[in-house]
Amino acid sequence: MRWAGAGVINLKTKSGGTQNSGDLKAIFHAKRLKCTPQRLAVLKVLKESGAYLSINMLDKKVKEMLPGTGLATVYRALETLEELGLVAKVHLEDGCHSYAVAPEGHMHPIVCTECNKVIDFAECPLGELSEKLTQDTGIVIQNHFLQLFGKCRECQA
Amino acid sequence: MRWAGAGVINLKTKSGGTQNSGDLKAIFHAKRLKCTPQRLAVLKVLKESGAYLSINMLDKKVKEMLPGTGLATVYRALETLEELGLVAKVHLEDGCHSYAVAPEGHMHPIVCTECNKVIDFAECPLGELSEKLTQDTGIVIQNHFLQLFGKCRECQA
DNA sequence: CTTATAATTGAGAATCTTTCTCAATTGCGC
DNA sequence: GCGCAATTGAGAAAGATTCTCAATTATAAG
Ligand SMILES: [Zn+2]
Ligand SMILES: [Zn+2]
Ligand SMILES: [Zn+2]
Ligand SMILES: [Zn+2]
Repeated sequence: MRWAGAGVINLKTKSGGTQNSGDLKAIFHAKRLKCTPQRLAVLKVLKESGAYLSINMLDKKVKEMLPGTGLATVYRALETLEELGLVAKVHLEDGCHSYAVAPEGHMHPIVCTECNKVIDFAECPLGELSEKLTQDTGIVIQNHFLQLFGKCRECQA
Repeated sequence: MRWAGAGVINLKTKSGGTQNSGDLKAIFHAKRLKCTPQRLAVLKVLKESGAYLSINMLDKKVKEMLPGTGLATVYRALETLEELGLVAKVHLEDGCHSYAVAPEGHMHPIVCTECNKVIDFAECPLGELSEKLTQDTGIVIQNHFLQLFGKCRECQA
């Protein structure tokens, strides 16, 4: 787990994606996975949406982009893309989970409770705290999960 | 949402529960809910375990404590207990969720990835950060979800 | 550009998980 | 104790996820 640099809040929306298809191909091939249109479609739908999407919404949108794609394939694509670190689960307050494009580097999402938009922020406050906890208590912190919920500017009207 | 006091790390295991049955009755009655043996059993199982438990494990243990209890009732009891703030969802790394006794006050769990034990800590680093985010970006932070994963001392042998 | 091969896919079945329905029961205020 | 609304158990129903397997396809090699 990489820690973000010092104090500057670093907000980043994901719409302006940086990977080109060549990068993606390399990422797949590095793990001997095929770069299939179905997998690319799932990722593209998430990128274009800029928000978190439930499996069913994803299935719907993927079928629009690539008719014939099966639901099971959407599940399998998400599993693969998550392993590759390209998408991330978003746990919602009601206990369900959805998916969003994974941020680059160590970031945590701010999820808009109105429009479902996902904005990442980089100031992770947990590096120092984790070390302190380990020193003080002997518990070895291996990982953490953090999400913020709120209202984006557009949704405050 | 209440913020924890200043910098002291405040660890607390939940095994030594502080509510007596009178307190509990009052909590239920304040919302016109019945204090039923099934609901108490679900809570007791969680308290005695001191760890997070999946629905199925809960169902199994509740049936041992109170034979005849139905699975649907376990689901309903968890829903109720969560509304009352007595139990809390724990999101696991694989995307599933389980339940644990809710901590008192504003705390976040450290979940042991070996033995499933849940230890709460009180130094929430997010109050200040949330305000800063709101000031700097205009996004109103309403809530957050934080969990740490690690290895407890016993499990490091 | 073929060809061989292993990975992937679609469709539906199978399996879980969660919610509903409804008659019977039960906690609780009086 | 009585009355009644809240709760429960059991099973059905609905939803979510995983499996199976034959057909397809991306890829590397030639
Ligand atoms: Zn919004
Ligand atoms: Zn972090
Ligand atoms: Zn442990
Ligand atoms: Zn907090």
